[in-house]
Amino acid sequence: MAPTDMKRTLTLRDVSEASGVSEMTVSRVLRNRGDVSDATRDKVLEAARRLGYVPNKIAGALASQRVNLVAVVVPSLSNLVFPEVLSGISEELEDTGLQPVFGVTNYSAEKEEAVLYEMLSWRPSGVIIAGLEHSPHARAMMANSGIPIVEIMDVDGEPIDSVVGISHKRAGLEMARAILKAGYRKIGFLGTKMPDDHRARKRLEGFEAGLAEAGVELADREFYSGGSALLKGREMTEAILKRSPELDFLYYSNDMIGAGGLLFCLDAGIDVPGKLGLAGFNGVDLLEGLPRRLATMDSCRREIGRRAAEIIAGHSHTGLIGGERIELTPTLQLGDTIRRA
Amino acid sequence: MAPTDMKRTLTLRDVSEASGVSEMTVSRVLRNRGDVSDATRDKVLEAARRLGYVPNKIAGALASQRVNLVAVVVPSLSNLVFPEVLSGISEELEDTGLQPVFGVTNYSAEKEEAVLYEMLSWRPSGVIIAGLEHSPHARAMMANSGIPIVEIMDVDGEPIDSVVGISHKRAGLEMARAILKAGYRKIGFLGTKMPDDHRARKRLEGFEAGLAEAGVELADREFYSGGSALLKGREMTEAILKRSPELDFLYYSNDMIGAGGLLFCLDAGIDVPGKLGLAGFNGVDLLEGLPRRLATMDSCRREIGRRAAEIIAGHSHTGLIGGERIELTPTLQLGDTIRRA
DNA sequence: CTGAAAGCGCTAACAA
DNA sequence: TTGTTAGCGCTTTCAG
Repeated sequence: MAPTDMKRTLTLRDVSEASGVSEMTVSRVLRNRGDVSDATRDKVLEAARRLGYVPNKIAGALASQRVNLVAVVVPSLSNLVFPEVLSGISEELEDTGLQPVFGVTNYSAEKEEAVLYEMLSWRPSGVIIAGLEHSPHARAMMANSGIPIVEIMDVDGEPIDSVVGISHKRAGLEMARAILKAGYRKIGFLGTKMPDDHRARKRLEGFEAGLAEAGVELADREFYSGGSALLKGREMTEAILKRSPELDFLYYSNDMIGAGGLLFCLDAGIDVPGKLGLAGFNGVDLLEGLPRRLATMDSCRREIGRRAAEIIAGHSHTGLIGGERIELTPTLQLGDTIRRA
Repeated sequence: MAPTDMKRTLTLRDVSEASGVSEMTVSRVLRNRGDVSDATRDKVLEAARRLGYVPNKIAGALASQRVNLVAVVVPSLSNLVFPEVLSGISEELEDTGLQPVFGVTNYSAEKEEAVLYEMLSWRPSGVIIAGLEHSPHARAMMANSGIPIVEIMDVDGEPIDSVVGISHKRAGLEMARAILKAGYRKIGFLGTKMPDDHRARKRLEGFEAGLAEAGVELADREFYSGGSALLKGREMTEAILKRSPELDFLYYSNDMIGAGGLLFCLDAGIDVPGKLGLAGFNGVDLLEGLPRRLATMDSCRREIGRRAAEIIAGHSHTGLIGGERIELTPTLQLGDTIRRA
């Protein structure tokens, strides 16, 4: 192919020439804006289709100062929880003309800053970001961006603008109360190493506060990081029970390690929930296939995604900016691993 | 706040004025391009930081005709498999200056077209897209885009440009051989309803071809759609065994339903792998925590993501375009659910 | 209903 | 090493 044959990407002008209609009118047709006669419209659409024209949003965005993108920043995709949030967002954005763009931080504040900077430089219509904890620089970028910011998952803290989530402190607290009410007293905690995971930390704080109401203290704790959660759950459970055989309840910071623990207990022939109670957190569908239903608390992920997207979509219509605060209430599911009264 | 106080987003010009350096030089500093004296560089960086300037990539992209985005199109995020592919891509792209942008199609060809159109209109540096099956329009858009296209996961078909994946036909075939070699003969298949999932379909085709080599036919089959995979695996296994109690092997189209089947069999006291063998597909980490290791075949997801990203990154350096074909070889893991010789 | 002119904020190419 | 001049491809605005 000679250099002169090089395929140049098509522009409005090409469609204009091919259809004999001015660029301006072609633009109007392609965007369904303003009144255009059916005759010209057909000419234009035919030409555009025939040429295989794909508009250049970069130029469009620059000229119109409008970008139909919503930046979505989450710590991880392997956590199972976040893909569900993203689904909720996609669903809600479906017919708004807005498009989500996902960024992943790997629970690193530094990476979060980088991802935010990158995304904000595309001037999106809004930002949805997990958590309320951000570096000062990240906060400043968002606060100064002039676009709606929705922090999600967690409401325990100071939002920059809007926030949609649940109170993890309260979730921990209520789980503690339910466990105490069922008569358990020697309680152990198993979870991720916390520095990274603020929500798990807050649940633990709330949990300990709940125990304290009854003068109970956490009897033991075990932490992990990395690896297959199910397997880790097994191993940690074995370890903590070996170290503290007197425990009568294990509270896990998420359902996957809880499920691993449950499988271990069943294998080991431990009487669940009679001699040992178990509970996790998140309410993931996955649990449904296990031999028993693990006690858990629904984290309202999908709903959180939907509501956050709704806020952004709303702003993009009205142009108004002003923080909303939406706190959802997780529901406790006792399942088969907490004694019933 | 009076309208005149409205925060206008900052431009290069603002930094230029604040630092007393020309726009052009400011631009150079901010992009680390060309030679700039340390003195001016410091002045510029200081001013940019002080003002909180965030560059406008839209304008930059339009002017330079370069966009550091890679469009990544996958059918789903809840499949567990795709998040891993995405991780591989992100990882590989990390230090290339390229940024992945994810789009989800929900296994719908129509949605795929829409997502592609949307993404191509941002003129990305490349496209990574799952599967080889696309609508004619989608194929045309990609073929005419003038950017590198990498189709991933599957190599059984005609790629548009480059392709990185495994042969699902061969994967099914080899699993069939391994099962036959272990002495199983009454074999059932359990999987998703196929119209949407071409790779599962190809595995089944290969599987049946493998059985046919030994004159064996599939004895029964069971399909599902939607719902918790683990639970579905349980239910389908119960159903197929009730209908065809003579079966001595169950081949699942993915590990999650296979795991559900395994849990069912253990609960039901079925002798696995003695009386009944089981196998899945994907090689997900998750399996590690189960009471037994399910036989499976690694689908090389992370590696696929990495290699695909590598191709795009390579093109973006060299500017060359030319299809590569990379076929990876999945490894069979017999686990604990296929009899050993 | 249609068209012409003037940028959007940045960078390529060249000049100093 | 730094600055100047033209656009990138589209949309806004205003005139027909």
